[in-house]
Amino acid sequence: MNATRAPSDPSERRRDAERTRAEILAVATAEFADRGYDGARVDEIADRTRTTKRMIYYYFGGKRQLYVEALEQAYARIRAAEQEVNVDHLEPAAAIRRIAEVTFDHHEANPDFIRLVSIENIHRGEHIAQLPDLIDLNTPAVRLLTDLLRRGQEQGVFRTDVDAVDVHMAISAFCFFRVANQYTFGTIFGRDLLDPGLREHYRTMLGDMVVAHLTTVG
Amino acid sequence: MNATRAPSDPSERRRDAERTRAEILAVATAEFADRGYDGARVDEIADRTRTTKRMIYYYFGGKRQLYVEALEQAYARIRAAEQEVNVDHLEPAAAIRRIAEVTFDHHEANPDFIRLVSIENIHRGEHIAQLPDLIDLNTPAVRLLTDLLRRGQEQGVFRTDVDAVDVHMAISAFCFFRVANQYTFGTIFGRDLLDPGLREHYRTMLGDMVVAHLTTVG
DNA sequence: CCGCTAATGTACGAACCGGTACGTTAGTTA
DNA sequence: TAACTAACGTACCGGTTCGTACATTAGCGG
Repeated sequence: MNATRAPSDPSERRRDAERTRAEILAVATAEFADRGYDGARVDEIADRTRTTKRMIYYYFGGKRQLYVEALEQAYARIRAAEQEVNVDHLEPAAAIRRIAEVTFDHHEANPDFIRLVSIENIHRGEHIAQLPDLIDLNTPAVRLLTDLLRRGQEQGVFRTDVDAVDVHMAISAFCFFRVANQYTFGTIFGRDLLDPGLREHYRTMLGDMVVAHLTTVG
Repeated sequence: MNATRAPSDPSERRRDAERTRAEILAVATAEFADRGYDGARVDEIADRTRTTKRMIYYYFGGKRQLYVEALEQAYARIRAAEQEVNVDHLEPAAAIRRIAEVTFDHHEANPDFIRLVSIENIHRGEHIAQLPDLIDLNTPAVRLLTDLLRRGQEQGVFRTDVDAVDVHMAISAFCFFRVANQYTFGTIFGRDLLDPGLREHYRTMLGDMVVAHLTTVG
């Protein structure tokens, strides 16, 4: 029947619950990021999978729960990536710049995550609020910045009226906007914020901005 | 029949094409901003109006055209507000700070606009691209910044490797993020970016950041 | 190799929702 | 005041879409 398909495919259509579940979640993430919660179609997700719509309800229960799990997984991945960063060996200013660059790169490399966050905010964060595991006031990124700010402040090179969450916000804002609003911004101002030729410019600009702010007396 | 309604209402249900059209557009703007394009319901818009669904199709043609007009009107209003700003009498640094504050205030006061922009970007700007009137590479905000940057650069107080569009982007990013992502950010980091008690802090921080960046040699 | 259950597939239902056919009324103008 | 048109209302249609009832099969334990 399916002899037309790759016959010696090692992952041939054996039954595999985890695999099926993971595939549905991956496709759903792409679909929700692409069209938003209301724009996404359960049938479309099923069609892009090697299984059927029935399995979505079997494994996830419904469209909403599927979306929530996709959102949760996306956040968990960012969290994991953040944990990789280490700037202990760098001077405060250089370390801040490094963190800004990592955030910059990460946003650019994960547009689907950006889109899911946008979508979730359109829905006023009603789903993320139901995920207590994600509520972590001391995110890896924030912890890193907290230490770093203290180091810089003790050395007398950083201003003292800004905290880690503020700095994280400012960095995220720049990186987020560049990706999330690329379409309207590009249309209105005729500048493609994701033009590879401008990448280094904006990456440097962000570091310059944050460091300039932290090293200037308010 | 409608004697239960305010009997001497001066805007009693006389026929008024412009009024009906404007009312539909206002309700639609709120509904689209509230739920996104796919989440918005034509019936819901009609119900919140003093007229019927039929009139939406009579005046606008369809859901999509209604959304496009709402988006267009929202941009036109921002544009109009930008044109009011005048900073000719201020020193470059103070003028930049003033522009940042105006943008800050405007974003905070117009969350529906922010949400419409987010929604439009989820749809990859496909609708705004069809509105040639909105494509203005020399927006009031950009024109203002262009003059200002030149002034500052001629006086030798501003760096020369940043242009008006970049500065506008940086300012917008900060203001936009604070409003657009208030829900996810607030949930994860436990900080309400729109807390009135933090308003002055963030307003000052934005000005500090932009001025510090412009007045620091790269 | 038998039987039990997890995993999967098919077909369909019911509500929703954008859009429209058709009829009606208000206000204007000759 | 008759006739005409812009403005408005009602009722409904047809496709879409989330969800489910029901049937089936693979693979494992005994």
